[in-house]
Amino acid sequence: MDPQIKALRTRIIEKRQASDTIYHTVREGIATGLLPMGTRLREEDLAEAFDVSRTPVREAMKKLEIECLIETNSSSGSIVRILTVDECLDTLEVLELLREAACNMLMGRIPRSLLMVLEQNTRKGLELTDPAQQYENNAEFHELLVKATGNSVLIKLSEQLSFTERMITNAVLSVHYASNYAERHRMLVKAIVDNDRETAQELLQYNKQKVEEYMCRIVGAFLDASSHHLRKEESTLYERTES
Amino acid sequence: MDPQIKALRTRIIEKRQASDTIYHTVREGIATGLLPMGTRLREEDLAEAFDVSRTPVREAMKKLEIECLIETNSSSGSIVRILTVDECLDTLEVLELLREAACNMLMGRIPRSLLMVLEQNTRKGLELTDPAQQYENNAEFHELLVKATGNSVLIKLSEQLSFTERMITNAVLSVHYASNYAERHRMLVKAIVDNDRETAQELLQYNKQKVEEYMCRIVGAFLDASSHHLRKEESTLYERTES
DNA sequence: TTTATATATGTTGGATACAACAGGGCTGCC
DNA sequence: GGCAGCCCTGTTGTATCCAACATATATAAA
Repeated sequence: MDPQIKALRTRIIEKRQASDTIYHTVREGIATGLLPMGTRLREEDLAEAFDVSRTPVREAMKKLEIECLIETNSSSGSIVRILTVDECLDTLEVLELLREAACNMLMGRIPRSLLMVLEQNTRKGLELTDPAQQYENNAEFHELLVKATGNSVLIKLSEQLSFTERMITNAVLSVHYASNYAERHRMLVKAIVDNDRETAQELLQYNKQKVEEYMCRIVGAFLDASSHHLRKEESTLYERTES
Repeated sequence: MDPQIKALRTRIIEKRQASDTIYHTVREGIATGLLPMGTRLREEDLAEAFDVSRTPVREAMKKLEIECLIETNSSSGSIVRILTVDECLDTLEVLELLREAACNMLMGRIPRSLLMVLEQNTRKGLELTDPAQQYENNAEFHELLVKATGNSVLIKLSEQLSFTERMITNAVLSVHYASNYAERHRMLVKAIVDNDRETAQELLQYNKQKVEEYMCRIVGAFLDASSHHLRKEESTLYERTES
Protein backbone atom coordinates (compact mmCIF):
# COMPACT_ATOMS: atom_id res chain seq x y z
CA MET A 1 0.00 0.00 0.00
CA ASP A 2 1.24 3.48 -0.82
CA PRO A 3 2.46 5.40 2.19
CA GLN A 4 0.13 8.25 1.20
CA ILE A 5 -2.85 5.95 1.51
CA LYS A 6 -1.60 4.70 4.82
CA ALA A 7 -1.40 8.26 6.04
CA LEU A 8 -5.15 8.51 5.66
CA ARG A 9 -5.74 6.05 8.48
CA THR A 10 -8.46 7.59 10.55
CA ARG A 11 -10.61 6.48 13.35
CA ILE A 12 -14.15 6.30 12.04
CA ILE A 13 -15.94 8.94 14.04
CA GLU A 14 -19.10 7.66 15.65
CA LYS A 15 -22.40 9.05 14.43
CA ARG A 16 -20.98 9.69 11.01
CA GLN A 17 -21.18 7.14 8.29
CA ALA A 18 -17.98 5.46 7.28
CA SER A 19 -18.48 6.39 3.63
CA ASP A 20 -18.81 10.04 4.66
CA THR A 21 -15.63 9.97 6.67
CA ILE A 22 -13.76 8.32 3.84
CA TYR A 23 -15.15 10.77 1.32
CA HIS A 24 -14.18 13.82 3.33
CA THR A 25 -10.77 12.48 4.29
CA VAL A 26 -9.79 11.53 0.76
CA ARG A 27 -11.14 14.80 -0.57
CA GLU A 28 -9.08 16.72 1.95
CA GLY A 29 -6.09 14.60 1.04
CA ILE A 30 -6.51 15.59 -2.57
CA ALA A 31 -6.86 19.27 -1.70
CA THR A 32 -3.81 19.42 0.51
CA GLY A 33 -1.61 17.55 -1.89
CA LEU A 34 -1.16 14.53 0.36
CA LEU A 35 -2.66 12.59 -2.53
CA PRO A 36 -1.14 14.29 -5.57
CA MET A 37 -2.78 14.13 -8.96
CA GLY A 38 -2.30 10.75 -10.52
CA THR A 39 -2.10 8.90 -7.20
CA ARG A 40 -3.57 5.49 -7.53
CA LEU A 41 -6.52 4.80 -5.25
CA ARG A 42 -7.20 1.11 -4.81
CA GLU A 43 -10.45 0.30 -3.09
CA GLU A 44 -8.83 -2.48 -1.17
CA ASP A 45 -6.08 -0.21 0.14
CA LEU A 46 -8.51 2.46 1.25
CA ALA A 47 -10.69 -0.16 2.91
CA GLU A 48 -7.70 -1.39 4.82
CA ALA A 49 -6.56 2.12 5.72
CA PHE A 50 -9.95 2.94 7.21
CA ASP A 51 -10.43 -0.55 8.56
CA VAL A 52 -13.74 -1.10 6.81
CA SER A 53 -14.91 -3.25 3.93
CA ARG A 54 -14.88 -2.10 0.33
CA THR A 55 -18.57 -1.15 0.37
CA PRO A 56 -18.33 2.27 2.05
CA VAL A 57 -15.13 2.96 0.14
CA ARG A 58 -16.96 2.45 -3.12
CA GLU A 59 -19.68 4.86 -2.10
CA ALA A 60 -17.09 7.49 -1.27
CA MET A 61 -15.39 6.89 -4.61
CA LYS A 62 -18.65 7.37 -6.49
CA LYS A 63 -19.08 10.73 -4.82
CA LEU A 64 -15.57 11.80 -5.70
CA GLU A 65 -16.14 10.60 -9.23
CA ILE A 66 -19.20 12.77 -9.75
CA GLU A 67 -17.17 15.74 -8.55
CA CYS A 68 -14.54 14.89 -11.15
CA LEU A 69 -11.90 14.56 -8.47
CA ILE A 70 -10.99 11.03 -9.41
CA GLU A 71 -11.09 9.05 -12.59
CA THR A 72 -12.12 5.43 -12.59
CA ASN A 73 -11.27 2.85 -15.14
CA SER A 74 -13.21 -0.27 -14.49
CA SER A 75 -10.28 -2.53 -15.14
CA SER A 76 -7.30 -0.63 -13.91
CA GLY A 77 -8.70 1.24 -10.94
CA SER A 78 -8.99 4.85 -9.93
CA ILE A 79 -6.52 7.68 -9.79
CA VAL A 80 -6.69 11.23 -8.53
CA ARG A 81 -7.64 13.15 -11.63
CA ILE A 82 -4.85 15.02 -13.35
CA LEU A 83 -5.95 18.54 -14.17
CA THR A 84 -4.76 20.00 -17.41
CA VAL A 85 -3.41 23.52 -17.47
CA ASP A 86 -6.56 24.55 -19.32
CA GLU A 87 -8.76 23.26 -16.59
CA CYS A 88 -6.75 25.10 -13.98
CA LEU A 89 -7.06 28.34 -15.88
CA ASP A 90 -10.76 27.80 -16.51
CA THR A 91 -11.34 27.14 -12.82
CA LEU A 92 -9.53 30.24 -11.69
CA GLU A 93 -11.31 32.32 -14.30
CA VAL A 94 -14.77 31.26 -13.17
CA LEU A 95 -13.87 31.49 -9.50
CA GLU A 96 -12.75 35.04 -10.07
CA LEU A 97 -16.04 35.68 -11.82
CA LEU A 98 -18.08 34.39 -8.90
CA ARG A 99 -16.09 36.43 -6.42
CA GLU A 100 -16.62 39.54 -8.46
CA ALA A 101 -20.32 38.79 -8.58
CA ALA A 102 -20.37 38.44 -4.81
CA CYS A 103 -18.84 41.89 -4.45
CA ASN A 104 -21.38 43.36 -6.81
CA MET A 105 -24.23 41.75 -4.92
CA LEU A 106 -22.99 43.23 -1.66
CA MET A 107 -22.57 46.76 -2.94
CA GLY A 108 -23.67 49.19 -0.26
CA ARG A 109 -25.22 46.54 1.93
CA ILE A 110 -22.47 44.86 3.85
CA PRO A 111 -23.65 44.04 7.38
CA ARG A 112 -21.66 45.63 10.18
CA SER A 113 -20.96 42.33 11.88
CA LEU A 114 -19.27 41.05 8.77
CA LEU A 115 -17.30 44.23 8.52
CA MET A 116 -15.56 43.47 11.76
CA VAL A 117 -14.60 40.00 10.61
CA LEU A 118 -13.30 41.38 7.35
CA GLU A 119 -11.30 43.97 9.25
CA GLN A 120 -9.80 41.19 11.31
CA ASN A 121 -8.97 39.21 8.19
CA THR A 122 -7.29 42.03 6.35
CA ARG A 123 -5.36 43.14 9.44
CA LYS A 124 -3.99 39.64 9.75
CA GLY A 125 -3.28 39.57 6.05
CA LEU A 126 -1.06 42.61 6.29
CA GLU A 127 1.22 40.83 8.71
CA LEU A 128 1.60 37.56 6.84
CA THR A 129 4.69 36.83 4.81
CA ASP A 130 4.40 33.11 4.17
CA PRO A 131 2.86 32.64 0.71
CA ALA A 132 0.83 29.62 1.83
CA GLN A 133 -0.68 31.61 4.68
CA GLN A 134 -1.25 34.57 2.40
CA TYR A 135 -3.13 32.31 0.07
CA GLU A 136 -5.27 30.99 2.91
CA ASN A 137 -5.96 34.50 4.09
CA ASN A 138 -6.92 35.62 0.63
CA ALA A 139 -9.24 32.66 0.14
CA GLU A 140 -10.87 33.31 3.49
CA PHE A 141 -11.46 36.93 2.58
CA HIS A 142 -13.38 36.06 -0.54
CA GLU A 143 -15.17 33.22 1.16
CA LEU A 144 -16.48 35.66 3.73
CA LEU A 145 -17.83 37.94 1.03
CA VAL A 146 -19.38 35.07 -0.89
CA LYS A 147 -21.09 33.73 2.21
CA ALA A 148 -22.39 37.18 3.04
CA THR A 149 -24.41 37.24 -0.17
CA GLY A 150 -26.60 34.54 1.32
CA ASN A 151 -26.96 32.98 -2.12
CA SER A 152 -26.71 29.29 -1.37
CA VAL A 153 -25.87 28.33 -4.94
CA LEU A 154 -23.12 30.91 -5.22
CA ILE A 155 -21.72 29.67 -1.94
CA LYS A 156 -21.75 26.06 -3.03
CA LEU A 157 -20.13 26.67 -6.40
CA SER A 158 -17.52 28.91 -4.83
CA GLU A 159 -16.66 26.16 -2.40
CA GLN A 160 -16.21 23.73 -5.25
CA LEU A 161 -13.95 26.01 -7.19
CA SER A 162 -12.03 27.18 -4.13
CA PHE A 163 -11.32 23.54 -3.50
CA THR A 164 -9.73 23.21 -6.90
CA GLU A 165 -7.84 26.44 -6.39
CA ARG A 166 -6.48 25.07 -3.15
CA MET A 167 -5.50 21.88 -4.91
CA ILE A 168 -3.73 23.80 -7.63
CA THR A 169 -2.00 26.05 -5.17
CA ASN A 170 -0.77 23.15 -3.11
CA ALA A 171 0.35 21.40 -6.27
CA VAL A 172 2.52 24.27 -7.34
CA LEU A 173 3.33 25.74 -3.98
CA SER A 174 6.59 27.00 -5.26
CA VAL A 175 4.62 29.62 -7.10
CA HIS A 176 4.17 32.55 -4.79
CA TYR A 177 0.76 33.97 -4.48
CA ALA A 178 0.39 37.60 -5.41
CA SER A 179 1.48 39.68 -2.48
CA ASN A 180 0.45 43.13 -1.30
CA TYR A 181 -3.15 42.13 -1.72
CA ALA A 182 -4.23 42.81 1.87
CA GLU A 183 -4.18 46.56 1.48
CA ARG A 184 -6.30 46.29 -1.65
CA HIS A 185 -8.75 44.12 0.25
CA ARG A 186 -9.22 46.89 2.78
CA MET A 187 -9.91 49.37 0.04
CA LEU A 188 -12.38 47.02 -1.59
CA VAL A 189 -14.36 46.63 1.61
CA LYS A 190 -14.48 50.40 1.98
CA ALA A 191 -15.71 50.80 -1.57
CA ILE A 192 -18.47 48.26 -1.05
CA VAL A 193 -19.57 49.89 2.17
CA ASP A 194 -19.60 53.31 0.56
CA ASN A 195 -21.36 51.92 -2.48
CA ASP A 196 -18.52 53.37 -4.51
CA ARG A 197 -18.90 51.33 -7.65
CA GLU A 198 -16.16 53.05 -9.56
CA THR A 199 -13.43 52.35 -7.06
CA ALA A 200 -14.68 48.81 -6.54
CA GLN A 201 -14.61 48.17 -10.24
CA GLU A 202 -11.11 49.54 -10.43
CA LEU A 203 -9.92 47.30 -7.64
CA LEU A 204 -11.61 44.26 -9.09
CA GLN A 205 -10.00 45.02 -12.39
CA TYR A 206 -6.62 45.23 -10.75
CA ASN A 207 -7.36 42.01 -8.94
CA LYS A 208 -8.26 40.33 -12.17
CA GLN A 209 -4.97 41.40 -13.65
CA LYS A 210 -3.13 40.00 -10.66
CA VAL A 211 -4.96 36.71 -10.96
CA GLU A 212 -4.00 36.54 -14.58
CA GLU A 213 -0.38 37.03 -13.70
CA TYR A 214 -0.78 34.35 -11.09
CA MET A 215 -2.28 32.03 -13.64
CA CYS A 216 0.58 32.66 -16.01
CA ARG A 217 3.06 31.75 -13.33
CA ILE A 218 1.13 28.59 -12.61
CA VAL A 219 1.19 27.68 -16.25
CA GLY A 220 4.91 28.19 -16.18
CA ALA A 221 5.28 25.93 -13.18
CA PHE A 222 3.08 23.33 -14.80
CA LEU A 223 4.95 23.37 -18.03
CA ASP A 224 8.17 22.98 -16.13
CA ALA A 225 6.79 20.08 -14.15
CA SER A 226 5.23 18.19 -17.01
CA SER A 227 5.26 19.14 -20.63
CA HIS A 228 2.46 16.73 -21.48
CA HIS A 229 -0.29 19.29 -21.33
CA LEU A 230 -0.12 22.28 -23.57
CA ARG A 231 -1.95 25.53 -23.32
CA LYS A 232 -4.72 25.65 -25.86
CA GLU A 233 -4.14 27.93 -28.76
CA GLU A 234 -6.68 30.61 -29.34
CA SER A 235 -7.44 29.10 -32.69
CA THR A 236 -8.53 25.78 -31.25
CA LEU A 237 -11.34 27.56 -29.48
CA TYR A 238 -13.11 28.02 -32.74
CA GLU A 239 -12.64 24.49 -33.88
CA ARG A 240 -13.99 23.23 -30.65
CA THR A 241 -17.14 25.28 -30.91
CA GLU A 242 -17.89 23.97 -34.33
CA SER A 243 -18.71 20.49 -33.14
CA MET B 1 -43.95 0.38 -5.57
CA ASP B 2 -44.85 3.85 -6.77
CA PRO B 3 -45.93 3.94 -10.38
CA GLN B 4 -43.36 6.66 -11.01
CA ILE B 5 -40.60 4.32 -9.93
CA LYS B 6 -42.02 1.59 -12.09
CA ALA B 7 -41.91 3.93 -15.06
CA LEU B 8 -38.14 4.03 -14.75
CA ARG B 9 -37.82 0.40 -15.78
CA THR B 10 -35.01 0.35 -18.25
CA ARG B 11 -33.01 -2.28 -19.89
CA ILE B 12 -29.49 -1.98 -18.59
CA ILE B 13 -27.48 -0.97 -21.60
CA GLU B 14 -24.52 -3.19 -22.20
CA LYS B 15 -21.08 -1.71 -21.74
CA ARG B 16 -22.38 0.78 -19.26
CA GLN B 17 -22.37 0.10 -15.59
CA ALA B 18 -25.69 -0.47 -13.95
CA SER B 19 -25.02 2.25 -11.40
CA ASP B 20 -24.40 4.70 -14.22
CA THR B 21 -27.61 3.84 -15.99
CA ILE B 22 -29.58 4.16 -12.79
CA TYR B 23 -27.93 7.44 -11.96
CA HIS B 24 -28.66 8.98 -15.34
CA THR B 25 -32.19 7.65 -15.54
CA VAL B 26 -33.19 8.84 -12.10
CA ARG B 27 -31.51 12.19 -12.67
CA GLU B 28 -33.44 12.64 -15.88
CA GLY B 29 -36.61 11.59 -14.10
CA ILE B 30 -36.05 14.31 -11.55
CA ALA B 31 -35.39 16.92 -14.23
CA THR B 32 -38.46 16.12 -16.29
CA GLY B 33 -40.75 16.02 -13.32
CA LEU B 34 -41.51 12.31 -13.62
CA LEU B 35 -40.15 12.09 -10.11
CA PRO B 36 -41.44 15.29 -8.49
CA MET B 37 -39.75 16.82 -5.47
CA GLY B 38 -40.51 14.84 -2.37
CA THR B 39 -40.93 11.55 -4.19
CA ARG B 40 -39.76 8.73 -2.03
CA LEU B 41 -36.93 6.67 -3.49
CA ARG B 42 -36.59 3.28 -1.86
CA GLU B 43 -33.44 1.42 -2.80
CA GLU B 44 -35.33 -1.82 -2.95
CA ASP B 45 -37.93 -0.39 -5.37
CA LEU B 46 -35.28 1.03 -7.65
CA ALA B 47 -33.36 -2.23 -7.57
CA GLU B 48 -36.50 -4.04 -8.63
CA ALA B 49 -37.31 -1.49 -11.31
CA PHE B 50 -33.90 -1.89 -12.88
CA ASP B 51 -33.74 -5.59 -12.13
CA VAL B 52 -30.47 -5.39 -10.24
CA SER B 53 -29.45 -5.72 -6.63
CA ARG B 54 -29.34 -2.84 -4.19
CA THR B 55 -25.61 -2.35 -4.57
CA PRO B 56 -25.52 -0.39 -7.85
CA VAL B 57 -28.63 1.50 -6.74
CA ARG B 58 -26.83 2.64 -3.65
CA GLU B 59 -23.91 3.90 -5.68
CA ALA B 60 -26.22 5.88 -7.92
CA MET B 61 -27.93 7.34 -4.87
CA LYS B 62 -24.60 8.48 -3.45
CA LYS B 63 -23.92 10.35 -6.66
CA LEU B 64 -27.30 12.04 -6.58
CA GLU B 65 -26.75 12.88 -2.96
CA ILE B 66 -23.51 14.73 -3.59
CA GLU B 67 -25.31 16.75 -6.26
CA CYS B 68 -27.96 17.65 -3.69
CA LEU B 69 -30.67 16.14 -5.84
CA ILE B 70 -31.85 13.75 -3.19
CA GLU B 71 -31.86 13.77 0.57
CA THR B 72 -31.15 10.63 2.50
CA ASN B 73 -32.14 9.87 6.03
CA SER B 74 -30.50 6.74 7.20
CA SER B 75 -33.60 5.43 8.89
CA SER B 76 -36.46 6.67 6.77
CA GLY B 77 -34.98 6.51 3.27
CA SER B 78 -34.37 9.00 0.49
CA ILE B 79 -36.59 11.53 -1.20
CA VAL B 80 -36.14 13.81 -4.16
CA ARG B 81 -34.96 17.00 -2.54
CA ILE B 82 -37.54 19.71 -2.17
CA LEU B 83 -36.11 23.02 -3.28
CA THR B 84 -37.11 26.05 -1.31
CA VAL B 85 -38.16 29.16 -3.15
CA ASP B 86 -34.91 30.75 -2.01
CA GLU B 87 -32.88 28.03 -3.62
CA CYS B 88 -34.78 28.38 -6.86
CA LEU B 89 -34.14 32.09 -6.95
CA ASP B 90 -30.50 31.65 -6.00
CA THR B 91 -30.05 29.12 -8.77
CA LEU B 92 -31.62 31.29 -11.42
CA GLU B 93 -29.62 34.27 -10.24
CA VAL B 94 -26.29 32.49 -10.57
CA LEU B 95 -27.25 30.85 -13.82
CA GLU B 96 -28.05 34.25 -15.22
CA LEU B 97 -24.70 35.43 -13.99
CA LEU B 98 -22.82 32.66 -15.76
CA ARG B 99 -24.69 33.24 -18.99
CA GLU B 100 -23.88 36.92 -18.87
CA ALA B 101 -20.26 36.05 -18.29
CA ALA B 102 -20.31 33.78 -21.31
CA CYS B 103 -21.57 36.65 -23.47
CA ASN B 104 -18.87 38.92 -22.15
CA MET B 105 -16.20 36.35 -22.86
CA LEU B 106 -17.38 36.02 -26.44
CA MET B 107 -17.50 39.73 -27.19
CA GLY B 108 -16.30 40.30 -30.72
CA ARG B 109 -14.97 36.80 -31.13
CA ILE B 110 -17.89 34.56 -31.98
CA PRO B 111 -16.86 31.94 -34.54
CA ARG B 112 -18.75 31.98 -37.82
CA SER B 113 -19.76 28.35 -37.58
CA LEU B 114 -21.48 29.00 -34.29
CA LEU B 115 -23.16 32.01 -35.78
CA MET B 116 -25.08 29.80 -38.17
CA VAL B 117 -26.26 27.52 -35.40
CA LEU B 118 -27.37 30.50 -33.38
CA GLU B 119 -29.22 31.87 -36.38
CA GLN B 120 -30.99 28.55 -36.74
CA ASN B 121 -31.89 28.55 -33.07
CA THR B 122 -33.29 32.05 -33.01
CA ARG B 123 -35.23 31.53 -36.25
CA LYS B 124 -36.84 28.50 -34.72
CA GLY B 125 -37.48 30.44 -31.54
CA LEU B 126 -39.45 33.07 -33.39
CA GLU B 127 -41.93 30.47 -34.56
CA LEU B 128 -42.51 28.71 -31.28
CA THR B 129 -45.60 29.40 -29.24
CA ASP B 130 -45.60 26.54 -26.77
CA PRO B 131 -44.02 27.80 -23.52
CA ALA B 132 -42.28 24.49 -22.87
CA GLN B 133 -40.67 24.59 -26.31
CA GLN B 134 -39.81 28.22 -25.88
CA TYR B 135 -38.08 27.37 -22.67
CA GLU B 136 -36.11 24.61 -24.36
CA ASN B 137 -35.18 26.93 -27.20
CA ASN B 138 -34.06 29.59 -24.77
CA ALA B 139 -31.98 27.15 -22.77
CA GLU B 140 -30.38 25.84 -25.93
CA PHE B 141 -29.46 29.34 -27.02
CA HIS B 142 -27.55 30.07 -23.86
CA GLU B 143 -26.03 26.64 -23.79
CA LEU B 144 -24.58 27.28 -27.22
CA LEU B 145 -23.00 30.50 -26.07
CA VAL B 146 -21.66 28.95 -22.91
CA LYS B 147 -20.13 26.05 -24.81
CA ALA B 148 -18.57 28.45 -27.30
CA THR B 149 -16.49 30.01 -24.54
CA GLY B 150 -14.56 26.78 -24.34
CA ASN B 151 -14.25 27.20 -20.59
CA SER B 152 -14.83 23.68 -19.29
CA VAL B 153 -15.65 24.80 -15.78
CA LEU B 154 -18.16 27.37 -16.96
CA ILE B 155 -19.75 24.71 -19.12
CA LYS B 156 -19.97 22.22 -16.31
CA LEU B 157 -21.45 24.63 -13.79
CA SER B 158 -23.92 25.90 -16.36
CA GLU B 159 -25.06 22.36 -17.00
CA GLN B 160 -25.64 21.84 -13.31
CA LEU B 161 -27.66 24.98 -12.90
CA SER B 162 -29.54 24.49 -16.17
CA PHE B 163 -30.55 21.14 -14.83
CA THR B 164 -32.10 22.78 -11.81
CA GLU B 165 -33.73 25.40 -13.99
CA ARG B 166 -35.27 22.64 -16.06
CA MET B 167 -36.49 20.95 -12.93
CA ILE B 168 -38.02 24.15 -11.66
CA THR B 169 -39.62 24.91 -14.99
CA ASN B 170 -41.11 21.48 -15.25
CA ALA B 171 -42.32 21.74 -11.69
CA VAL B 172 -44.23 24.92 -12.34
CA LEU B 173 -44.96 24.47 -16.00
CA SER B 174 -48.12 26.44 -15.66
CA VAL B 175 -45.92 29.49 -15.39
CA HIS B 176 -45.28 30.74 -18.87
CA TYR B 177 -41.76 31.51 -19.78
CA ALA B 178 -41.06 35.04 -20.83
CA SER B 179 -42.04 35.35 -24.44
CA ASN B 180 -40.76 37.59 -27.23
CA TYR B 181 -37.26 36.67 -26.26
CA ALA B 182 -36.20 35.29 -29.66
CA GLU B 183 -35.93 38.68 -31.29
CA ARG B 184 -33.79 39.91 -28.44
CA HIS B 185 -31.57 36.90 -28.85
CA ARG B 186 -30.92 37.89 -32.46
CA MET B 187 -29.99 41.37 -31.41
CA LEU B 188 -27.68 40.05 -28.73
CA VAL B 189 -25.81 37.90 -31.21
CA LYS B 190 -25.39 40.88 -33.48
CA ALA B 191 -24.08 42.99 -30.64
CA ILE B 192 -21.54 40.34 -29.67
CA VAL B 193 -20.38 39.99 -33.26
CA ASP B 194 -20.05 43.74 -33.66
CA ASN B 195 -18.35 44.00 -30.29
CA ASP B 196 -21.04 46.51 -29.42
CA ARG B 197 -20.76 46.39 -25.67
CA GLU B 198 -23.30 49.09 -25.02
CA THR B 199 -26.13 47.37 -26.83
CA ALA B 200 -25.16 44.00 -25.40
CA GLN B 201 -25.20 45.41 -21.90
CA GLU B 202 -28.59 46.93 -22.55
CA LEU B 203 -29.99 43.65 -23.79
CA LEU B 204 -28.52 41.70 -20.92
CA GLN B 205 -29.99 44.22 -18.54
CA TYR B 206 -33.39 43.80 -20.14
CA ASN B 207 -32.94 40.05 -19.96
CA LYS B 208 -32.10 40.25 -16.29
CA GLN B 209 -35.28 42.19 -15.70
CA LYS B 210 -37.27 39.55 -17.56
CA VAL B 211 -35.71 36.79 -15.54
CA GLU B 212 -36.61 38.62 -12.38
CA GLU B 213 -40.21 38.84 -13.50
CA TYR B 214 -40.08 35.17 -14.32
CA MET B 215 -38.71 34.42 -10.90
CA CYS B 216 -41.45 36.42 -9.26
CA ARG B 217 -44.05 34.43 -11.12
CA ILE B 218 -42.39 31.22 -10.04
CA VAL B 219 -42.44 32.38 -6.47
CA GLY B 220 -46.12 33.08 -6.88
CA ALA B 221 -46.73 29.63 -8.27
CA PHE B 222 -44.74 28.09 -5.48
CA LEU B 223 -46.52 29.96 -2.79
CA ASP B 224 -49.79 28.91 -4.29
CA ALA B 225 -48.73 25.30 -4.44
CA SER B 226 -47.26 25.03 -0.99
CA SER B 227 -47.14 27.70 1.63
CA HIS B 228 -44.57 25.83 3.64
CA HIS B 229 -41.61 27.71 2.29
CA LEU B 230 -41.50 31.42 2.70
CA ARG B 231 -39.39 33.95 0.87
CA LYS B 232 -36.57 35.09 3.03
CA GLU B 233 -36.90 38.54 4.45
CA GLU B 234 -34.11 40.92 3.65
CA SER B 235 -33.42 41.25 7.34
CA THR B 236 -32.54 37.60 7.76
CA LEU B 237 -29.62 38.08 5.42
CA TYR B 238 -27.78 40.00 8.03
CA GLU B 239 -28.46 37.54 10.78
CA ARG B 240 -27.26 34.73 8.63
CA THR B 241 -23.98 36.44 7.83
CA GLU B 242 -23.18 36.99 11.47
CA SER B 243 -22.61 33.34 12.22
C1' DT C 1 -56.98 7.39 30.45
C1' DT C 2 -52.30 8.15 30.13
C1' DT C 3 -47.66 6.92 30.04
C1' DA C 4 -43.78 4.13 29.74
C1' DT C 5 -41.65 0.21 28.01
C1' DA C 6 -40.88 -3.41 25.01
C1' DT C 7 -41.35 -5.26 20.62
C1' DA C 8 -42.04 -5.43 15.79
C1' DT C 9 -41.06 -3.46 11.35
C1' DG C 10 -39.17 -0.88 7.72
C1' DT C 11 -35.09 1.12 5.91
C1' DT C 12 -30.43 1.96 5.11
C1' DG C 13 -25.30 0.81 6.42
C1' DG C 14 -21.64 -2.53 6.08
C1' DA C 15 -19.32 -7.19 5.23
C1' DT C 16 -18.37 -10.84 2.40
C1' DA C 17 -18.39 -13.86 -1.48
C1' DC C 18 -18.43 -14.37 -6.18
C1' DA C 19 -18.52 -12.77 -11.23
C1' DA C 20 -16.63 -10.34 -14.99
C1' DC C 21 -13.21 -8.30 -17.45
C1' DA C 22 -8.91 -6.48 -18.99
C1' DG C 23 -3.91 -6.72 -19.21
C1' DG C 24 0.37 -8.91 -18.89
C1' DG C 25 3.27 -12.59 -18.97
C1' DC C 26 4.43 -17.15 -20.15
C1' DT C 27 4.72 -20.97 -23.11
C1' DG C 28 4.60 -23.38 -27.23
C1' DC C 29 4.73 -23.40 -32.03
C1' DC C 30 6.35 -21.71 -36.40
C1' DG D 1 13.99 -15.52 -32.42
C1' DG D 2 9.44 -13.90 -33.00
C1' DC D 3 4.62 -14.25 -32.70
C1' DA D 4 0.22 -15.96 -31.27
C1' DG D 5 -2.72 -17.85 -28.04
C1' DC D 6 -3.80 -19.06 -23.46
C1' DC D 7 -3.80 -18.63 -18.69
C1' DC D 8 -3.05 -16.16 -14.55
C1' DT D 9 -3.57 -12.25 -11.77
C1' DG D 10 -5.17 -7.90 -10.34
C1' DT D 11 -9.04 -4.95 -9.98
C1' DT D 12 -13.57 -3.48 -10.02
C1' DG D 13 -18.80 -4.79 -10.50
C1' DT D 14 -22.71 -7.12 -8.43
C1' DA D 15 -25.46 -10.06 -5.28
C1' DT D 16 -26.68 -11.36 -0.87
C1' DC D 17 -26.62 -11.64 3.99
C1' DC D 18 -26.54 -9.58 8.44
C1' DA D 19 -26.33 -5.42 11.62
C1' DA D 20 -27.90 -1.16 13.31
C1' DC D 21 -31.10 2.19 14.07
C1' DA D 22 -35.17 4.80 14.33
C1' DT D 23 -40.04 4.85 14.36
C1' DA D 24 -44.42 3.27 15.23
C1' DT D 25 -47.35 0.30 17.80
C1' DA D 26 -49.21 -2.43 21.17
C1' DT D 27 -49.49 -3.70 25.83
C1' DA D 28 -49.36 -3.32 30.61
C1' DA D 29 -49.19 -0.68 34.72
C1' DA D 30 -50.26 3.46 37.33
